[in-house]
Amino acid sequence: MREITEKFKALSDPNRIRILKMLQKRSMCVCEMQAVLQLATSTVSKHLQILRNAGFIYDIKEQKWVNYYINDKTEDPIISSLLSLVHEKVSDTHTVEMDLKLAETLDRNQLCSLGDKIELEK
Amino acid sequence: MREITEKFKALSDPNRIRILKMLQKRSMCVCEMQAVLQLATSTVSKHLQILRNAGFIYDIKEQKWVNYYINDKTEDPIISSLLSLVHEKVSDTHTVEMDLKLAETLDRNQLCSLGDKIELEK
DNA sequence: ACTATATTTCGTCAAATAACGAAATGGAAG
DNA sequence: CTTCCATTTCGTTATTTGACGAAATATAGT
Repeated sequence: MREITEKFKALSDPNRIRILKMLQKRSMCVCEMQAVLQLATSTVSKHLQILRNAGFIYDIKEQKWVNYYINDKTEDPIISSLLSLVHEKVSDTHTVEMDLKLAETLDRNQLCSLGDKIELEK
Repeated sequence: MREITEKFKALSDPNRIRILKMLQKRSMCVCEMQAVLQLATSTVSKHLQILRNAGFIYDIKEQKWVNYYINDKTEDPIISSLLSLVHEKVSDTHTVEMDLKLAETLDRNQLCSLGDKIELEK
């Protein structure tokens, strides 16, 4: 029972829906998502952990970064149904549109260190 | 955005899933559900309010009782997808099986007053 | 009108959640 | 092997949640 409700709970936060919608466009590292969501890095990491534990995403360490991916090929029918539902039926809210546009412009090689610099200059 | 997450949040509690599964078998009044779930009546009422506000169920006052129904004919595609998902893919957990069996045996004309008597005798 | 009963609303409490910054981890690059 | 940097883990705080019982509301039968 908790197995099922855990999945719904994972989808019950706006920032986690935003993460899934972005990952359905392309894989991303934590600092890219952080730049879009404008949350503390630790907060983003926590959201990713919740989505991962529920089965919606997985991660692969590559070079300096941890890349996150949508778990498209899962065998769990509930996960795949919910991912389709989010993909097809949760669309074109203003926030999601903006996120996807912003995500296109990101350069991860500049992002994290640049982000820090911007913060410091203020 | 909140519109969407509200629906997932409504499904993120075990007792609310149990309620939906029961209502997918047949409509029920609050005291019948209370008898199955073994929660305070006020707690059951709160869960029903959450499911109703999210769009999963509706209620009709009939005689002494308030009967709750699954909102099958909704035009909201997310609600209908999620109701199908709960109906088809969330099945045969032990708890749900027991609930449905117990729900069959209930007689609402004896139930609420009898329930009170049992409580008082302790 | 009065009483019984079914349900909702209110106030409260303990536990869970989402957020942050600081400290820890772990891999890559010097 | 030490430094750097992306990420995770930890500790704290404010808010939300799920539970309860008591009080309020509504409806049916007397």
